[in-house]
Amino acid sequence: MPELPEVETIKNRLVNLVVGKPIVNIQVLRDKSFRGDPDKLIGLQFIKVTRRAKIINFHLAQNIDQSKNFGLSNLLIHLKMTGQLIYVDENTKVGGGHPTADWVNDLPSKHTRVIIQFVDKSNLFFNDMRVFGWVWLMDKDLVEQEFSKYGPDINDPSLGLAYLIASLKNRRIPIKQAIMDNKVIAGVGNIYASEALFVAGVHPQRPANSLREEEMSKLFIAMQKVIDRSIKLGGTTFDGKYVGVDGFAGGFQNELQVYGQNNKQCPNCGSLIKRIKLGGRGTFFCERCQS
DNA sequence: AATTATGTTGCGGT
DNA sequence: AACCGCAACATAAT
Repeated sequence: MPELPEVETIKNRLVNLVVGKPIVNIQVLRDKSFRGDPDKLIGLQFIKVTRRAKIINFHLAQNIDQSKNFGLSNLLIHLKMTGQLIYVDENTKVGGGHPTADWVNDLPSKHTRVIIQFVDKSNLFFNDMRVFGWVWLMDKDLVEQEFSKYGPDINDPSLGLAYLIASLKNRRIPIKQAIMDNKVIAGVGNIYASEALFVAGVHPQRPANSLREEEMSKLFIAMQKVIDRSIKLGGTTFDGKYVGVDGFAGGFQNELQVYGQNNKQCPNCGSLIKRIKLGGRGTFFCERCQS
């Protein structure tokens, strides 16, 4: 479910909640959701939480007890389509009557796949309805191998327009599919691809290598802008699927211009937003504003 | 009741 | 290489 802004939001909040707390227990309620030996996490603690592409990277401190040091350095979590990470502190129940967050007090739910319990009795719940996501305990080499599959993050400050142009010069697939290809750039999913193409005024079906440099530049800036704005608002929530670590919704859904807006008026010109299927994914755009 | 949709990615085939 | 379609799985909506 989440794209870069949602994962970034979760990561930023988790840093302050889980770092420095020894793990006292871990429950794996669905085997497929956990890769590696969960018991080897017990006694360890996270020293840092970062994000790469749509993956959250929990950096582990080495176990002081050498006999229990297995060289496992990182716990990676990919939320895929429906993953959630919900942090519940025993003392401070969250929600407080808020309609989108009360369910947090009733975890684990039937979609909870993994529970990490910390020394202070707080719990991190990994919920994942469709079970595409994973929690993966691994060593440094595997981390590198995993991340090497991705192109640079769209919000990487060192990423430049020249890279994007070079990577797409031989690609004839529709530009929307191209910017959603993680090997080209990482972090842009179905929502933000539609939104950025609208902002840039580029039709989603244009062959990637048919964009003029100016169009490519507009699109590049639009992607960064849309992603940045969504991070500021805590991501996009609808149908309650994506939520923050406290169970609350994000705010970018209120600023969506085309995604999910089919048959509504284009905020720009008033004509009706169209919806097509592109590469198997719902795609929203304005025929008049995007060419 | 069957079909279709869903915010992701990986695979196997052309 | 690039591209395409489908697969993993669960549920809600038409």
